[in-house]
Amino acid sequence: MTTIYDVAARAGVSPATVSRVFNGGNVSPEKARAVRRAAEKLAYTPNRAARALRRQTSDVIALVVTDIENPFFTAMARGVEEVALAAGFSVVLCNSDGDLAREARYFDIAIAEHMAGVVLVPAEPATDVGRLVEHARPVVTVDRGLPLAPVDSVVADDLTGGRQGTGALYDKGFTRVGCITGPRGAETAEKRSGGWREVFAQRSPGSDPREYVVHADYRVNGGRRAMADLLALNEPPDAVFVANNLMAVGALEALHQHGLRPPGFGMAVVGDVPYAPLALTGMDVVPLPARLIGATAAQVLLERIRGDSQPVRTIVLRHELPELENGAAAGS
Amino acid sequence: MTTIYDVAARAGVSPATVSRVFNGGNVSPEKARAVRRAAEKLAYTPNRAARALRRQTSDVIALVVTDIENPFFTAMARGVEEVALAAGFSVVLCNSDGDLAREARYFDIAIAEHMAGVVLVPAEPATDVGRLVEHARPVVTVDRGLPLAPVDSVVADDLTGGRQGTGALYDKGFTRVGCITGPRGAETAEKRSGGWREVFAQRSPGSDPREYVVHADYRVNGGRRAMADLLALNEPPDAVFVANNLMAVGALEALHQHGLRPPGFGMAVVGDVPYAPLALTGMDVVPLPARLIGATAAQVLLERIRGDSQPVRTIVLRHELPELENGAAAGS
DNA sequence: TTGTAGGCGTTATCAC
DNA sequence: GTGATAACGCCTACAA
Repeated sequence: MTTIYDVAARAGVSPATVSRVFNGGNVSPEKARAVRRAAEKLAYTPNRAARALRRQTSDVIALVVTDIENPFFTAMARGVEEVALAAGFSVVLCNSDGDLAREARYFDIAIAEHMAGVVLVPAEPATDVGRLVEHARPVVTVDRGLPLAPVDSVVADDLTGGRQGTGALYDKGFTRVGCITGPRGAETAEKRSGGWREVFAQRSPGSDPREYVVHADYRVNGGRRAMADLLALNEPPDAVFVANNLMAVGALEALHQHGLRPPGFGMAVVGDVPYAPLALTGMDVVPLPARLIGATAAQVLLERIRGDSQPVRTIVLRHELPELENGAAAGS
Repeated sequence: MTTIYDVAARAGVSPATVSRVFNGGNVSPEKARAVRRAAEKLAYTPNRAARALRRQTSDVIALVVTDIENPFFTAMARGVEEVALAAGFSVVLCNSDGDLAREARYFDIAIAEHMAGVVLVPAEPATDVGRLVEHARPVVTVDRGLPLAPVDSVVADDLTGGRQGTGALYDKGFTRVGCITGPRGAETAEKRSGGWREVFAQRSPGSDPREYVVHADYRVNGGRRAMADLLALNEPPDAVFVANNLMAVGALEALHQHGLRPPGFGMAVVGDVPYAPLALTGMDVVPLPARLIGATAAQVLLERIRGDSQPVRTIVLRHELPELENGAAAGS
């Protein structure tokens, strides 16, 4: 391990001078050059553990997601990266897998490694960011909020998304649009199905919404089972609104088994299903601005890291893709 | 920030004793209990920066991939996680995006944060792990090797995969199987197309292989263009072997535009195309054992971290899914 | 502009 | 078994 002392010795200066060269202090050009040359020769890398210990903060931010295999979250990660890297921060991705214990463990790491902040997809509404907050680590949640915690969040306009997706199907002439949504209590699931319910009540007034909505787990298999359930109804729907990308894949499979497929059987889904363009033929997609959500969250986080102390806010992004600049904000 | 001193004071012992409680030293049961209670009450988390500084190592391992949005790599990440978490390590995912500079930056972080080791998908054959090696950080490459570097690697049997995929198409009765492979010089691309070439030469003896293989960039758009090129030949192929999942998606799109699709037009692909089950109808998949590759790499890395100093080795995994235990090893 | 020195929170080496 | 104490490598007053 070559240290600041080695560099100092080789450059004929004091360790303090070396430190100043790397942190922008006042150093004469000649000495600065000598230091840089020495550092180069010795392949010196500042020891971040020491630096973090001393400075009580690092330039790494953590992105904690609930499912690293969900393309929505990886797309979001790209957005976070773009902004963070441009600002000189590095991003590390942590997979909580929706598990509170694993999530908490990553929080501990973030604290103990003095990470600068956390962009978080909460594993559950019960997610506890108290430790993070106590340690003054900025947190921004994405995709869903944490209403009880004093942290910013960036979410999509899920209610409108639900309305749009459902409305599009009715507008195409389908007469009874079912709904496959996420777990009870999950914010995005409630909002998206809420949008569906409004439209359903209006367009299928004779039917009971409770019969035509089924909750699943936001995963492929859940979507398959849910679709099968809908098809087994006495009066099955002729179209379905699906609240996330993975469940849509499962639903397609289930339809397929019954010899059905879009566009004959209507389907609208919230969020892109990447890498499945053909499967999407005939499907309506309410695009989730995944990258934008990530980028916006990173921007907010960076502001907080830099000391911004505005009141906590929730930023709601439209499903249409606006320019990064307009990120419309709604009070919370 | 609550420190070991705070805990010590509250428990009425010395800081050294507190440290011993957390690191398995000899401490009397009563004092140990007192320490634990105090730590609990104070919500004490060991400061990892300090610990890493002192111990010169941490229990975090980095997984550096070239494309965080490629499901193959995220599936691999799951394998790495499973093994690492079970051994008490945490995993952070870093996205090099195939860029040498970004990759190098993450190496620096790994070194400077004293991470225990790195599982790496090399951005290029030119990837330089010298710094990592100098600093005695174990490295295991996955998916592709780094022949010039003294590091272990875990790869799939790509040559066989190429043969299998291609052979399956001929066996189905197709008569001229084209090939869409990855960038020139990329190990997996060369091997997979090498397997194709063998079979092609044998089964389509009249045709020039050079006409029927096209190199692309392992991405969706590249696959689309490549497929279009193949279809534009004077004597276009009636089937295609595609060297990775993303390009297969692009190829499907291109076929679609020409009114073609599997199984009418033959297609075999190396690696699953998750979330696209319907699009796969009629495709042959040579499954890449993504998770297993990750898990095996993590195991090897852990051994190295624990001081194993066996000669460097390359582990080649079959495309069939063997039990984790048999991870067949081939000398390197 | 430059150098000296103290401390960030831990762990490990000593004595006791 | 337990407690001082000296590093680990860096940054930043403070002095010069």
